[in-house]
Amino acid sequence: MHTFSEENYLRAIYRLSLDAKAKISPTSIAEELNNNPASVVDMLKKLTDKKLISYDKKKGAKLTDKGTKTAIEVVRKHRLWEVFLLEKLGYGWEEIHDIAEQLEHIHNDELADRLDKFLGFPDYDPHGDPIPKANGKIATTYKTMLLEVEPGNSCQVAAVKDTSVAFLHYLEKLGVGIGTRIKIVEKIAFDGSMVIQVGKADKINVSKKFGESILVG
Amino acid sequence: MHTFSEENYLRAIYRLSLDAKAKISPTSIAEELNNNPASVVDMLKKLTDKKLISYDKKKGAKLTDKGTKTAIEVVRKHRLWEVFLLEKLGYGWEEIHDIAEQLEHIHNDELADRLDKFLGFPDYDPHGDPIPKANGKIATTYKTMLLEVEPGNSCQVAAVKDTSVAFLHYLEKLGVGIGTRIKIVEKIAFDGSMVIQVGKADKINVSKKFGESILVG
DNA sequence: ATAATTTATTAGGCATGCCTAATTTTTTAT
DNA sequence: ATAAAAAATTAGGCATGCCTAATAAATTAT
Repeated sequence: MHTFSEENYLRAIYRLSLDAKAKISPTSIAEELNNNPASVVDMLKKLTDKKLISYDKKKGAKLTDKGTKTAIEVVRKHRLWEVFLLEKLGYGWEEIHDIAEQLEHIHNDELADRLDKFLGFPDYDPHGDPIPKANGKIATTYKTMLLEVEPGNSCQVAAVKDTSVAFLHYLEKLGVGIGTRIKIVEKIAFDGSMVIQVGKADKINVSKKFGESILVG
Repeated sequence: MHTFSEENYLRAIYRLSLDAKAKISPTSIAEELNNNPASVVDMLKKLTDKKLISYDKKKGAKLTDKGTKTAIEVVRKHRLWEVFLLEKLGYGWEEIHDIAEQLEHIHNDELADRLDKFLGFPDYDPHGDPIPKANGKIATTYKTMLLEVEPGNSCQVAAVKDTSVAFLHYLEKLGVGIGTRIKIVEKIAFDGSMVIQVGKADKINVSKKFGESILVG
């Protein structure tokens, strides 16, 4: 059994607060963390007492300014460590998350800033997510066509330009939606098609039109 | 209040097993960790159950092979991270220990080896302690006269050659013993004396003879 | 050898964070 | 609007690791 720190909960709530207009309920947090709603309710009380969140059955959980600050610091550390693990230690894209999940909880006032400097102040992590800056500001995710992503890189679907039923059905079949991660394996020069990998599924070939219809960030 | 993991205990026992022929008692471990002997007794039971140590009131605690392996891995990670913090992130000598104490518990099979490679397979950490190799082997600490240490570096007293009562009394007054860390602040060329700092005490000037009488490693 | 001191151990409790199994509340479907 | 389903909460417990206070055992000093 895993045991979660306050920071884990704050980060989970932060994540949920981005995706959705949906209210952040004990159940949704429990799903995010893979634990029990009853445990979540316990923790929501503690976080409320510490003024890190506000919670109301109707409105769900919301980070206070203090809670947001902490959550963003954790996210900042997480993403910086991911860059470190990939670029400096040579880990693969898929291995870094779990390690960064541990590293994000290392406490030291200067650590994030020193790491940031050491890594050359990267703006995005290897998953394409923006790295919060020292002042807490988070860059708006820069959106490009999937087509423009270089082979070897990964990205996250931010928007879909072609809203035809046929296309959306196709995406659904592939398991692609907003937020889905796509890795560009190869680009085929002669027809502009590309070989991509959706999550951990098999590699597939998609057309140039496909690459132009998806915005990634 | 701090709470200690198994790894913390194993590392403490490992440390104690190096210094001393003295038996490793609950009290000595509690002093090492700054906690309560009663807590230590609790944990010794658990570690014994897991076959990480053997414990006997008479003989004290001893690491089993399994326990030694774990302890050495933790030490390896600790010292590698110290090198990283000092060399790559530019932390000062005195700041790295506490952070490395957190980093040493990050778990990932390849982490130590990747970090080791990234750092160029260093043999010693910034405190002069040898970094255990991937196979668990630990270099015998290379001993030199204190006199030969370059200004700016720190070292740890490994042996004392002059055993005269006068000298030992002098060392005692300075708080210098086996294991004491000394930082060389400056060397005075004309008479071979040196300015040193013992732990966090004030800087003091010691003679050339002093520098020749202490072996550091 | 006995007394005094120090060390080790046990007993009993506290806090944290988890769980399952009720129970209550809210939402959804008929 | 009522019944059924889903979600939130509470109650009661477990495990971990810590503590203090009391007791037992071992060491040291007289």
